[in-house]
Amino acid sequence: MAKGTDDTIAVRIGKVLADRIISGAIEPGARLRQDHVAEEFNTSHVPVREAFRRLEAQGLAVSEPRRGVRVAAFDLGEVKEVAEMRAALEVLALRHAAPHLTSAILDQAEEATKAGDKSRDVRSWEEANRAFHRLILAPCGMPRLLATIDDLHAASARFLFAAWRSEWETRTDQDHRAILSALRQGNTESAAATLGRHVQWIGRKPVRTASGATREAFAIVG
Amino acid sequence: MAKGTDDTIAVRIGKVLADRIISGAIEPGARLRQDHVAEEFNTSHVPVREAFRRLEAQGLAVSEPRRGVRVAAFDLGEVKEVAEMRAALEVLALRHAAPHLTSAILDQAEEATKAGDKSRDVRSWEEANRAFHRLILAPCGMPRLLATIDDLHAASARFLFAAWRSEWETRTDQDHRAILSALRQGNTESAAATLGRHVQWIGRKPVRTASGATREAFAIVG
DNA sequence: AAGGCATAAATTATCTATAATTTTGGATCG
DNA sequence: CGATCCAAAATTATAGATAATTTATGCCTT
Repeated sequence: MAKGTDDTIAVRIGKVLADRIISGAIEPGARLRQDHVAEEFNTSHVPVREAFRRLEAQGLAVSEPRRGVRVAAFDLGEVKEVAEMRAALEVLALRHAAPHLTSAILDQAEEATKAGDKSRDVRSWEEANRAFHRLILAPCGMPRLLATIDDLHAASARFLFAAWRSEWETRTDQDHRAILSALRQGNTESAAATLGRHVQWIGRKPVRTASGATREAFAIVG
Repeated sequence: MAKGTDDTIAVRIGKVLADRIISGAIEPGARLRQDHVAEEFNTSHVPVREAFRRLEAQGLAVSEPRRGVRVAAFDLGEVKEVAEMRAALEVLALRHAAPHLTSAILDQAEEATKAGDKSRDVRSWEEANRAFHRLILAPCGMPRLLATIDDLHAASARFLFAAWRSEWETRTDQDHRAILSALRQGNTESAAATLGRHVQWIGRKPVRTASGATREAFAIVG
């Protein structure tokens, strides 16, 4: 995988921080102090500030003027919101991508599904899942739409990791298979309908809180 | 209108530049040189760069590392793309907003429609149109969705100004009225369907190019 | 509590280095 | 002899580092 060694320091910092926020390595609400980050990356704070702006735009951080920036919090409402946005936009993308889907692409997507089914941890499952969605949507050729969907996927992954950080039991994705089979038959509408339902399926799971009690955690699983 | 005197210089610069790009005061493809902007606003280049990052996220500027940033270009494809995204997302927002719409809000929306019908120039028409959409969608209570829609509105306005910069003939918006009447009757589905069609209506108009020839210009008019 | 001082952190300014673009001088070819 | 192309230097612009300033905040005193 290209490590992007040629892009700017600000971009590099942004990617690393995004990954940490998504994976849950930094907690929601945690403060991001610019000179701490600057020190860690052996830079000044100037590129750090630019990275913060990018995170802000992705919805991963929130900044209050003169008071610093903190990792964005999220609640069940936002999980639902992201799920519905993904449903609306991914269905749109799929409708435009469908005419350009080749069997080669669909085969790759099937591989991604299989990889997901074999995953023993959330991280690799998420990676495979994202690959599946990207493969079938990319041929729509709508860059702005794809960029927005990507940001929503990042948010989804965040919710997922928050709920399933430690334990993850293998699950086989029937929806992905149904979508692929509909696409192979040229039944775009059926594929779109299934996709729309698929990304709105919200998994719930009890997790132990810091105080020892258990609460329900929610995440988009698709 | 709140001038936002308390937000950071970077934010202020970002707003001014965004307005210029949207209004067409700066041409698509034009380079944005950081120290020129810095000089104009009597600041250093640091807040300017942060403003650039914000513009980039909004899709109003594109930046190549070490080569500077330029105003984003756009073509008919992007006009269509934005129209379809707006249709998908505004319909979603309306479905959630509908249960929370009060007659007071609908009256305000009707006022906005009237103001639009009376507008003698694109700028004030656009303002009224945006107010209408925002009024009926805001009660959905989905901040991320609304923020995304806002960015798409900015893009729409850009297309509109590019095509209708000089001449603008008064037009009465039947769609807005149909949407309002459906909403007043509690017929959300009909309102949503009309809204979906409404924002995908793309106006076309011949404009004179720099070389003297005429070409077709396209814009979302809704 | 209310107010003021001290500390810490964010924002912006100034300065430096490095990369990119333009210009210019020369050489080669028609 | 003129034009064109290439190369190297000079200019310009971006990116980043360091320094200064402003703003918020916590603590202490009254």
